[in-house]
Amino acid sequence: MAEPMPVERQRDAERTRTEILDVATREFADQGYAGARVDEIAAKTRTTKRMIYYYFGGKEALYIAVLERAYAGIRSLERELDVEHLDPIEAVRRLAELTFDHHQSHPDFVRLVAIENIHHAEHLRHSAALSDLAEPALNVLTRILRRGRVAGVFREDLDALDVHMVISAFCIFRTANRYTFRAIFGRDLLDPSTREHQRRLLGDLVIDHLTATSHRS
Amino acid sequence: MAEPMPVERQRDAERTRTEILDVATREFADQGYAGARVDEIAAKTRTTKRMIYYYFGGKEALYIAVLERAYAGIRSLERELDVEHLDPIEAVRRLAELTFDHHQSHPDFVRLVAIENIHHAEHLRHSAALSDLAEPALNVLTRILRRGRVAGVFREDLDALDVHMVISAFCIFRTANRYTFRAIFGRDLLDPSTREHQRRLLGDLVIDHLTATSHRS
Amino acid sequence: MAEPMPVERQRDAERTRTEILDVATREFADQGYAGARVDEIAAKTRTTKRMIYYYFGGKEALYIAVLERAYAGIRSLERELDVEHLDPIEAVRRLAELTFDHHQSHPDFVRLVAIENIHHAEHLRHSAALSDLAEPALNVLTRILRRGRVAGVFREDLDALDVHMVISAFCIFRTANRYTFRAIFGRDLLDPSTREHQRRLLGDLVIDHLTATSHRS
Amino acid sequence: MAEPMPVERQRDAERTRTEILDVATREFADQGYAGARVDEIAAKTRTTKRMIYYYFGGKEALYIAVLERAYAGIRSLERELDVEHLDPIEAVRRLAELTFDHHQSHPDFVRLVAIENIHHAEHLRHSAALSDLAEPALNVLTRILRRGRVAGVFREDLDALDVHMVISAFCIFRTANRYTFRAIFGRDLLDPSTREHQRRLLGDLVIDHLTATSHRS
DNA sequence: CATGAATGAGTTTTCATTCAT
DNA sequence: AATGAATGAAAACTCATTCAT
Repeated sequence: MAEPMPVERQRDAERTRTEILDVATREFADQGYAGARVDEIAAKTRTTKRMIYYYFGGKEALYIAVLERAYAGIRSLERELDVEHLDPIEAVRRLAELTFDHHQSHPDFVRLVAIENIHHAEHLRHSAALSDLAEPALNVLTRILRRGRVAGVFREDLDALDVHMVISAFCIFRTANRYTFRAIFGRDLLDPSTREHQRRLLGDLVIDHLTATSHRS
Repeated sequence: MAEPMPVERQRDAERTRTEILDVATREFADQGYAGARVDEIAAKTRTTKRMIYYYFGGKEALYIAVLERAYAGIRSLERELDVEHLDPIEAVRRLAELTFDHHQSHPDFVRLVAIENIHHAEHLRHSAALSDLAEPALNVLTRILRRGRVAGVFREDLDALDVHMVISAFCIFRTANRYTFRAIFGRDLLDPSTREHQRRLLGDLVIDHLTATSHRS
Repeated sequence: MAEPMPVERQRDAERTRTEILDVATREFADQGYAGARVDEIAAKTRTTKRMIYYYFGGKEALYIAVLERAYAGIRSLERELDVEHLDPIEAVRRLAELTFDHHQSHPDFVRLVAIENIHHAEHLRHSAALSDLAEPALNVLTRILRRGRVAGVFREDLDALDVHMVISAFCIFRTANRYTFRAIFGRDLLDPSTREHQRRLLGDLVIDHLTATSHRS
Repeated sequence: MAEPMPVERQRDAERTRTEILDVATREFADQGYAGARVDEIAAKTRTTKRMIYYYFGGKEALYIAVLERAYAGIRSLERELDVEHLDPIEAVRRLAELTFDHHQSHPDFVRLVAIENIHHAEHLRHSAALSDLAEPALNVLTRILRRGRVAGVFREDLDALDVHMVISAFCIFRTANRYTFRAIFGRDLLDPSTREHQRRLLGDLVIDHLTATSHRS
């Protein structure tokens, strides 16, 4: 008569998995792949090191799982963005701010990207779950630029990927280079008091370029 | 029986030191601090592992020496820059291109900066040899911006550090995020064929912003 | 609501037990006792690892069950052998061929014997189910040799166990040392094309010895 | 003035290496590859586990080194054998006894061969140091058989590799199957009191076959 | 009878560093 | 100034077994 409760158990399992991923994300983002310790990750969890191997198979597999989940966040964000109803200039600013806000609130993601680059993006390259990351990001931007050109407010010679790169570079720099920047210039790029200024700076920077008509040397 | 020739010896010692630093720079830049192996560095040298300890004291001290030498390069570069005779717009473009060219030709430096950020810049912060990095970079830019404002070609509300950050973000991104960018978008940011386009893009981006007058939302 | 059908169930249980034994036989024979993995055995079964513990109790108990079943095969074979009606020479050849054919068609048995020897036959020694293995094998041979001596075709100084050992050594070697022999001499002892030749070789070898009269050094 | 003593040091290193090999041979022969423990091997040595990795690189590499040294013994033995001056029958007996004596006094070698077969001889196959094992063993035997045929004392239809196999099978069986044989038949094949009997039995067995002329069924 | 989750104890391997000469 | 041998501590990983349902 006793009712089996597989749901409960499975939910626990899922919770355990998620908890491991959460802790591992923090550790990898904070120490790098080689610097992170499986023991340390386990210790910060309610389970044991053995569970990491049970659920993920090993350190590298765990790192990949962390990476995939981190990228899943920004991809879904880009997919949900709706700027078709805005005028091109506003749309571009909104898109830039979306990236700005995401990276602002997901420093671990930015740091993981930096770490992944140290490893020549070998995990990203081989992850089936991480193909098609380009599409959502570029589609929206391409459409906005076209609308802007048609409306005569944007320059003709624009490349969507260039624009995307400028936005990314700006947003990633704040987090990825926060510490050296602060050590050298004494300014914390993530200081809340300058956040709005920077957010506007990014939008201005991009729009000034898209709408510029002269000064070509 | 002949007295040892100290000059010769010293020269050899210096050469060994330099060789170790060269190899270590490559290894740290390529594998990160935790990922680099003292054994591996020694193996790629004509001397032995023992020499690393002899000359530098340990892995961390070696890493700091690598970092200090890498930063020395860009500092001396900035000091030698002479743009006082150029008009403000040209001067800004020249400054941006200087950074662009340096980072282009010193990918190891850029990667070391990324790695140092993963470690919260703790080595940079504590290195006496690496204080005063801010001054040369900012002094020049500050003077240019002032000249531009006085001449009426630049906006009034500009902050030199903001401008510096934009230039840095752009130049660092190309190298630091090369691999993930290529994995996702299929474009190699360091491809020689697009180098000139990007160099110009950076200059345009900055100048468009400095000279923009409208579009503020 | 219906009563569970015990017969059906038992049949299923028996089938599960047999399936586990089959898989375990292959795994132990192929990897050795220490090399075999309970996880792997379970994975190659339609049931789960838990069932192995349920049915057998543990890895060692499973191994013993495998061993006992494997030996059961050869014992029953020897019991069914009927060579009383053959002349002694033919009877010996038939007996040798029986072993030859059995070992040929039961490589797992031969490998398990090799593995059991690595473990000093401790399981065989302690298994109640595996006592009395000697009797059937030796009884038949002893009677044949006696008949041969009485008939004047076999030498007087023969020991049944010596003869048995020679037959075993030959038959076991083909399977047990197949891989090193092939690696060194390039000949696969289990190649079907040489099977008949070897079968005859074994018979000749034994009979030549049993009937030899001279050449004693 | 202090004289460097690299010879001393090197000798110590060689001694350490040899000691590790000795202990490892015993352990692998006794427990199998998977069953042997690196910790245990180290513990039975005057050095530490770390040294095993320093000298050999890992468990598998150590096993291969053990295997190569064990095979080196029998190869050099076969090379030194000189039976050209003996008549064919005596020469064959001498050859058989050489194998008999070697396997008698090197049970670890025989057990390693059994273990290597469990692993499908993958290490033997890939070891460059262990190619050309066939040649010395077969050359001698081939020449003896030819001389015997020419002299009219050996049969015409003999294959050297068949004869070698019979000798090997007999000699290996005594050690490799010692434990199961004793468990089943109560006779220790390595009991010193039966050694001479078995040695003669092997010689007789082979010679009876080589010189037999009838009984072909 | 059946099962997915969990785990302690052990096993291999790695790495920066130091010793003895 | 130089070096091959050595090493302790820690890190990754594995495996048979048991728990809770």
